[in-house]
Order: sequence, then structure tokens, then C-alpha cells
Amino acid sequence: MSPSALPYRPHNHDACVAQALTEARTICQQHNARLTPTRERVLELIWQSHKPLGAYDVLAVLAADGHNAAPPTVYRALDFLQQHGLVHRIASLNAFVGCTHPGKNHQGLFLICRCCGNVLELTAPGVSDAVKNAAADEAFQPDNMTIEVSGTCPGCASDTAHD
Amino acid sequence: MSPSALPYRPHNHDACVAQALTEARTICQQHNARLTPTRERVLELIWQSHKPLGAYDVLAVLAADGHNAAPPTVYRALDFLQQHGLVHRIASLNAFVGCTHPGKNHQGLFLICRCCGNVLELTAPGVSDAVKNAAADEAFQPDNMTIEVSGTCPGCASDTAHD
DNA sequence: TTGCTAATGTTATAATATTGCAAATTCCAC
DNA sequence: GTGGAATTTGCAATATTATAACATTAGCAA
Repeated sequence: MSPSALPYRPHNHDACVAQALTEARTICQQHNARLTPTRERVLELIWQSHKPLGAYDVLAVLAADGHNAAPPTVYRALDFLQQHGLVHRIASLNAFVGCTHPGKNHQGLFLICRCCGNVLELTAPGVSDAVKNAAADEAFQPDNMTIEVSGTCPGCASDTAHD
Repeated sequence: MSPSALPYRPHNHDACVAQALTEARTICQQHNARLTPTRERVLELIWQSHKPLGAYDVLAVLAADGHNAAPPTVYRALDFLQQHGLVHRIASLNAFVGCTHPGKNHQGLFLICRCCGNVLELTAPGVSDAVKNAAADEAFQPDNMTIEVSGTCPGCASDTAHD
């Protein structure tokens, strides 16, 4: 079997976060958008792991930071980050993950592990094309697609196999 | 262009509802499950149109019926109906639609019109296969997939074209 | 400075969903 | 039909997720 994809594999996660922040700065500059301290902090928190984080989890950390934030603060930051393609909302979990392909124009497909909670974002052209075809068959003009698959990741599958 | 799919086309919707209820009774019998009056009424309400209905919308109608229901009543009925494949939850809308292919084992794809709100459920083998392949490439074992496409349905597209 | 726009703070509340326990109903073996 | 188990429902409280509305502040250009 090929090596597991990033979230399922031990890795220096600080590097993930650092890279995400660097890319975010670049992208915001290109978009003439302001990556303010709050927005940057929220992005950093979302990137704490490859598990989706709820808006109220973010809020709790901000509170622990000493930042006296209310829900709109978090939702606004998340909206901003989504608009610039830096985070994705996982509709089936009401939670947010860092985008692993920021910048590229894409409609992601998310593989969500029921067991460990990690999410792997894929760019799956075959899937988007199949969806576009299905929509076209119905003369439907797609403009946004939510594709979320829950199941068991390779790591968790091999763990339970040992039991 | 081929005739529009059901939700987008004028039709005798009472027949949709009646058929859905009949099929539901059959399926519940086969499953040895009890389609109680509340459950049946909720299913009927969900089928009032091809637009997804929120749990609290259902609740409001039950209240208007004189049924003194609380949220758990509705959520329990909806859970039951989902378990038996009679309704689907649309994650991106937090709402529910009647299943148009009950009985068949399927993972639907939903085309959600932003304009009229109607939802068309498709069984798109090409899409599920593409998703399965993408998952398999990552050694991920899918067990449930959420595929929701929002956009413009043929009816709404031709309406706005006339403006 | 002044004035404009974008961003944030603040309070309140809306919308969606679940928990836990008690009461009633239904099913089924006897 | 009767008793007991299992399922379903009623009900109160509360948890979780998200937005509205309006005041304030920060950034920046003329």
C-alpha cells in the first residue's frame, strides 16, 4: 500500500501550520485582503490539527487567549477565510478545516474518518466531472458542490484490524 | 432539451404524496417497522413539496394540527424515516426532503436550486463510482457519502433568461 | 484634519438539535 | 386476556450552531 496521506501519517504538524500561514499571507496580499491578527489567529487554530474544529471551539480558545470574543467575531473570521479559500466548512459536521490546496480554484472532496476524526481533502477531477455530467444531464447549472465522504481511514482500519 | 425532471415541472403533486405514503407503508411492513400516525404525518409534511423542510417547520405544522409536539417528537420521526430510507437530510440546508427512490439501496446526489429551492435527487452511479475510486486511491473505506450540488435548475434558468 | 470604508465589539436572539426521564402504548408469549 | 418486555411518545430542560442590529474603532486616502 502506498504511504498514507498526510493527516493519517505522523508528521511535523508545526510545519503544516507554518506553511498554511505563509501561504495565507501571500494569498491575502494577492487579493488585497487584510489578514488581521484575529483572522490569522483563527486560521492558526483551525490548523491545530487535521480535525475539523467547530466555531465555538475556536471561540473557546480565543477566550483562553484572553481575547474577549463573541460568536460574530469567529464567524466573521471564518467567513473571511472561506471567501479567500483558506478554510473549508464541512457541512456534515458544522465544522471547519484548513484548506490544503489554497489558491487553486477547486471544489474539494473530503474524506472524513469516523474513527479518528481527521479529514483529508482531495482534488478529485474525476468526481467533479462526474457530478458535472450528472447535473448537465438534468440541464442543471451547478455552482457549488459539497462532497463529503465519511468512513474509515487507512490508519484506523489497520488499528482495528489488530484488535 | 428533454422534459425537465419532476420537481421542476408542473405536476399533480398530490399524486407524489400519495405514492410516497403508499410506498412508505409497504417498506415499513417489509422492515417490520411501525409507521405510526406521527411518523406518517411527518412524512406527509416533508412531501408537501420538493423543497426541503426544516425540522422546526414540521414542528410548526404539527402545532397547527393541534398536536402538542416538542422538538424531539419531530427529530425522532425524522430519524426513523431516514433510517428506513424514506427521507434524506440535506446537510447544507439543515433540512429534509422525501426520498424519491425509497427501498432501493442508494446514495443520492442532490441538485438544489438556489432560486426556487427545489431539490432533485439523482441516483448517479457514475458519481458514486468516481467517489469510491477516489477513496480507494487513499485506502479509505467509505461508508456514507453526502453529495449536494447547488446551482440553478432548468426552470429558473429559462425564467431569468427571459428577463 | 476630514471623511470614507473596512473591521471589530457588543448585546441580544434566532435556528437547529439533543439529553434524560417519565408515562403510555404496543407487541407477544403464555 | 394478562403480564411483562420493548418500543414509542410526552415533556422539560438545555446544548449547539449561527445571525441580526447597531455602536465603535482602525486604516487609509484626499
